[in-house]
Amino acid sequence: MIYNFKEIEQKWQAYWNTHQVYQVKEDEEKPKYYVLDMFPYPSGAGLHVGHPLGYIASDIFSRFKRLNGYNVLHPMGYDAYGLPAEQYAIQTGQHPSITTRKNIERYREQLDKIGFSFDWSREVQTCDPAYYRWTQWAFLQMFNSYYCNDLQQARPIEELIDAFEQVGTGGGLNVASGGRYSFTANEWKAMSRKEQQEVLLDYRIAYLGDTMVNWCPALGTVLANDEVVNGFSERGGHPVEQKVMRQWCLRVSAYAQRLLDGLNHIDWTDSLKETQRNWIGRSEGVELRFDTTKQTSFTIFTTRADTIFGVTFMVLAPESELVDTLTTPGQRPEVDAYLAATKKKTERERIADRKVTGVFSGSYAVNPVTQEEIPIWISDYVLAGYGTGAIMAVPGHDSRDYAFAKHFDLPIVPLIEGCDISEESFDAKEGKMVNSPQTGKERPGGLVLNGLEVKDAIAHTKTYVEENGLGRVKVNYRLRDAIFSRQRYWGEPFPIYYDADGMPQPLPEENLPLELPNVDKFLPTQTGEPPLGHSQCWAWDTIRGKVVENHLIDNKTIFPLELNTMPGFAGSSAYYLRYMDPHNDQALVSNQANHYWRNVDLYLGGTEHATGHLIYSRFWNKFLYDTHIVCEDEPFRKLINQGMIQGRSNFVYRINGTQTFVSLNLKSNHETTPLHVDVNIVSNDILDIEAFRNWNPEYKDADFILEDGRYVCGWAVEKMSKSMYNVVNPDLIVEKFGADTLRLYEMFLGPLEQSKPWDTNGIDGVHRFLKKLWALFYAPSGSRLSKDKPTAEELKSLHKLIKKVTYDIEHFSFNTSVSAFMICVNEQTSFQCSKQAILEPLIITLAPFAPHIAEELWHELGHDSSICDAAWPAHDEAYLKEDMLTYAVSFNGKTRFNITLPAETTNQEVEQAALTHEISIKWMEGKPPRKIIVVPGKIINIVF
RNA sequence: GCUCGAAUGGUGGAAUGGUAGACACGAAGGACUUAAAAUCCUUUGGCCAUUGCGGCUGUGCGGGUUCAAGUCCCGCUUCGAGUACCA
Repeated sequence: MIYNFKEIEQKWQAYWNTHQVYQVKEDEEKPKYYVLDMFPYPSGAGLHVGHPLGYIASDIFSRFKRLNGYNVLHPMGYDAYGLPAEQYAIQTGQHPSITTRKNIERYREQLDKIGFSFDWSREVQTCDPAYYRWTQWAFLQMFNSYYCNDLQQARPIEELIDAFEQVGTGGGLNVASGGRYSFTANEWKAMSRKEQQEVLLDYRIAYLGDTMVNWCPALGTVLANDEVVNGFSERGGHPVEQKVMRQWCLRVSAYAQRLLDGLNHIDWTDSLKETQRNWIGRSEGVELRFDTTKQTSFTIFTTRADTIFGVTFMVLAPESELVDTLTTPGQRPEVDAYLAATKKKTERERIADRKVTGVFSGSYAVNPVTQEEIPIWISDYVLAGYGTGAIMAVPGHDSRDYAFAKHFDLPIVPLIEGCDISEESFDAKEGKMVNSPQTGKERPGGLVLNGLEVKDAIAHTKTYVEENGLGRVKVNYRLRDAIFSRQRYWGEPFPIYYDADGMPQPLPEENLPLELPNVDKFLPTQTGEPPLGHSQCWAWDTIRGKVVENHLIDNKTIFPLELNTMPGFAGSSAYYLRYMDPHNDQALVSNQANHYWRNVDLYLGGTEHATGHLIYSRFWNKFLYDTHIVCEDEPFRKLINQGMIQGRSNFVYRINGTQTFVSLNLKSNHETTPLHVDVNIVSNDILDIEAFRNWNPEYKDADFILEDGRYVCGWAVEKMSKSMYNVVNPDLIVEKFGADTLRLYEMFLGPLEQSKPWDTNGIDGVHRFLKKLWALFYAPSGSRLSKDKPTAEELKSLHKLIKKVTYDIEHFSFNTSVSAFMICVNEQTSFQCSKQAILEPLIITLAPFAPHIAEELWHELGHDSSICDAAWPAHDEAYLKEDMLTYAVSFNGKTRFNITLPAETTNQEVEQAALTHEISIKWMEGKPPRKIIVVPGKIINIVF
């Protein structure tokens, strides 16, 4: 009997399906384990072999956990909202929902062929109203919450309103906000309803705020940085400007410290944690207040308070509100010209050309320590979004300030002993301080830093600043609030309407979901509104609690709805919670389901989400934790990043000006041009010449210069993409070798977390292994199973395997497990007798890797139920004991010979045996050894 | 620039500080076959010796710790990933 993988795989996939083998329910009797893959965006191109890598690994782990008695939740779904479907719709007019549905079907078909143990009854799709109802719901919770810094927790907005009514913003209120308001209780009460609403927006966790965006007036939309080239839109070439726009934002920054602290308690790789730490960008420093010659003062943030004596100018970001107040009439024209020029530049351009630009405001600030007057400049190297949008410039010890000072010929003062600042600034935080001035103008008990190490000088200055009321110690974070609006169609609508005052109002929860209306155009409207403006039914009737036609808007009971939609990360931020309880129409997740499944034990996905999805969903989860919707503070306990699968492109070499192609190793004799050739018509770098002639009509009459009768192609590792003809479709591999071979081979390719090119060259070896395994069960004539008792040797081979594979799966070292299987099957083959008692545990351990063949053989062994319900075998050390141990004997670390001794020989006896050996006696020449090291079963090192 | 990671045969890659190169691919030779495919066996880091069954050398480079280093420490080189006027 031959190994007919096609028949076997279809048979068992159908069996698993009809018996609902992978459906899982909460079961208090069993420990839970939650294994999650990052759900895919269903793109039009379908899956390539890179996608299943992580899915296979997580599937192996899930099946392993299940065999070990865990109740495993292993779901799958689709991140179905996204730009490609919308762009396709703009080009073709086809509605994104149609494209998306088609793509999902294709994905499902491809996934099904690989034999995953997903519980499809829990599938979620982010574009399904029953799903995004809870995305909208969570948004409303954020809208109705503020963040209390003292409690480090989100709280209901009503509590804040109460506080405003009692004490206003005074009374030690410590909450996260945009910091725009300060008022008393009476002032609050005196405000109009609209004013109060406006104030509250500055405190809500989901808020409407003014942020800087790339705005393209001609296209009527916000553009991402990469959609802007040299100040013009990539599509259409229309001018793009920097513009402040009112956008929905999430106050992620309020959670910065908790997001940072949480990293210490989760099992992620150090590099990923480091990436998030950098992204959050905590920096400790001080906020210093500077008075100015214009009767106002402003605050700057610095981590180098110790350099206060080296401040020779101040710089404001062009977008800073201070620019207007601090510009003198004389400098006004020059400043306005500068602002106009910077406004045209995108943030990307600013960074790209790095030319030093700036303009003097005309005003001066007063150094709070020395009372010196220092000029205030405006320059775009200072960012409005970080700190206070203003800095104290210390050209001696900051390279950016240095470049600016050199360009505008401003003074540069060195503050560290022996530093050379003639060519560049001295940025290092080390050395002894000098040059603390003694002008006589200092405050009493003046600040003198001379002689202190930088670190101590910083601490000293901090104390001085606080004691003298010049400012305060402050921690700043780089993490900014997430902009949550998109001027797109294909996303979740906001459950928000605008009242008669134009203020945003939440829809009642019971009216959710607010379904995405149908439109037939996907570009902005004539009046520049987002695509939802095309809908004729996009007004909210507050009486009936439903969507009605636009023309009925009366701003009394019928109001306009929000036209923006939510960004891609909205739907993916809490999907792992929905899998716990996917059909619940009363809650995002029931308490009972959430307390059972708690959080994700193992999360698999790519590193590309390190600063996006993985920050947002941690934030989202922490918010839900604060509001007692979920019981765990962190969503993903352990995270593994699978490496990227790159493409391995193949090349043919055309002799210039001809239709003749020369084989790789002969090409140096000719002038050639390398051309990409479809990797699917190349096998082990040998070109299928017939297939090549048929591949492209252009090559129909191609000639070849062969080596050894074959055409050898060149190769290179590149990104997997259509244009390089190196995309390998998993369906083709399944077709040719079967799903089990694909699964094993993807694991065998190398360490899971490492990026590696897809290279089909080794797949034969893995396929051969499965055939050998098959041959243990079946001779050409029929079954060859024997009920005989296994020998010690056979048992040892088996238990070595179980031990290794158990260890490897727990450590995600799947490539070496595959090798272990190969070794064991080779050994069992050489024993020439197929013992049932050996093969049964063997295929259970193989089942996570190659479930189809394992299931087939499991039934061949006489079992009626699925191998998924078997129990993972334990290895027995007793079988692994050696009778004889071989020692490598070395002199002074150099190996000389081996001796084999019974396993139970004591260390002393081993030493004696080594020393009495003929060669040792010669070597010693009467000298006694200084030291003898015996590593049992490994090595005896004799040191003279 | 900063942060993190990596570097081992022709190739993918193994190796709790303990005989480097497991396992697999490829290659070479052989068996079976009319032939091919499939299958099986042998060899395969380099150099030297192969009727002396062995010797030397070897994990990017230079040092160090250790009886013993691919592995630990210090200093480089190269490559990859992420991030970047963050004060």
